[in-house]
Amino acid sequence: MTSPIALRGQEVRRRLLRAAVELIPERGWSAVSTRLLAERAGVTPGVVHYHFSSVRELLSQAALGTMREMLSGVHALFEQARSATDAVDTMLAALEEYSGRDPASMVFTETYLAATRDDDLRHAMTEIVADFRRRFADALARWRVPDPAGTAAVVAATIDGILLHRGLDPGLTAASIGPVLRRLVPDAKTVEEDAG
Amino acid sequence: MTSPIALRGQEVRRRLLRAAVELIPERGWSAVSTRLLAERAGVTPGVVHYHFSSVRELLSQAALGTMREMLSGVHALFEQARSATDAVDTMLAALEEYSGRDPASMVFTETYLAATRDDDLRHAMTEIVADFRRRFADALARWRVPDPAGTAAVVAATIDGILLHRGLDPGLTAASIGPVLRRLVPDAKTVEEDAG
DNA sequence: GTACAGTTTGGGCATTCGTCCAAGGCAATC
DNA sequence: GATTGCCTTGGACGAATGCCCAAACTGTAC
Repeated sequence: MTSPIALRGQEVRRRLLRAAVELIPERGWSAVSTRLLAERAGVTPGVVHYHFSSVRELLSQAALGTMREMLSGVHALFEQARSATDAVDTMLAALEEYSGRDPASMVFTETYLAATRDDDLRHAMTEIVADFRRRFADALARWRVPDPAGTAAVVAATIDGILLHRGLDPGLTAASIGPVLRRLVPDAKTVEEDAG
Repeated sequence: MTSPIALRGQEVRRRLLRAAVELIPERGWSAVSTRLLAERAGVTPGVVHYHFSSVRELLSQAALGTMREMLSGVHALFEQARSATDAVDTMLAALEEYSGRDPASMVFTETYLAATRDDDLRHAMTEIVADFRRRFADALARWRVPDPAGTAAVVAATIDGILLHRGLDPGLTAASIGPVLRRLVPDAKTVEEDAG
């Protein structure tokens, strides 16, 4: 089961998943093909359907894996934050690494759309997003932010929206949206310093 | 130029554009094909490349047209609103008509993604979104909302994000997000009534 | 050595893709 | 009638699609 050649198979499997994560943003979910994946992973086309039952299956596993991985990093940020505004700031700082046109952020949006056409994918993704919102809401509740569930839902949606818009307008930086977003999490003494 | 047969040509052209708006959400941007468009529009495949130079061109024109049309409706709402919260409420009410899995809202997201892979499309779309944000920011400035440009940017992104998430969670209604979103546009006397 | 399980190869299958084009249809002008 | 312009037809082209499979390969166990 852990024979050297079985291990090499696992490695090829991983390479295919990585190729999928690269190609989904590059070409668009429905334009990622068997041969494209094989070429990017450095294998022959036949091997794709050996490791995965279908291209659809490969794309779903790749996308869900990346999303879970990325969000688990964000979860860690919640635990360390000392206040609601601190949490939002930290999250904005983390968000700064994504341009809206990079693989990571585009995989999210592509998967949202693919999920509307694939029941299995939608259910898996619903769970991931719900889990994220639940954790975020719990953190907000700890800091006595009013309506934590609603706030978490809006902030989560805003983050994805920002990524979407940033692809068109790179000027949408944390610095420009931070002051506005902080209004969503009214701390005891949140000061408005905006220009106006 | 306005001969009966030329008019019928225009009508076919319109039908093709409408078919594109339907199929982009149904199949995904990169999976809309010549024959699919022709069938949905009730014409032969050949006619597609008579009216449009390419499928890409047809999809772009269809998507940009719908977006301009929808946003012009929202622009009208700004003019009638009597306060910032009023504007947000009206916009939320309008947003309520879109489930996140209907053609109209999905065309937006699909086009955002397609725009990252098509320079012409991206430039056209950048202009549309910038125009929307500019009008919105102007309205917010009139009502003395602090940082109108930043607020408009965030609200615009949030709207798209809400649509994206609503496809997964239909419980994301105006009623549940309204109170939170209103925090973004601090009127003189905005009252927090959230449960907590 | 032989047997074996896991992996890879390379080509084959029917189907679909975007685009093009010669031929035909139709209504108005001469 | 013939001619002109716009639109439509139906089929063709090479290329790409997802999926499949017999055969070859690779390293381990006997």
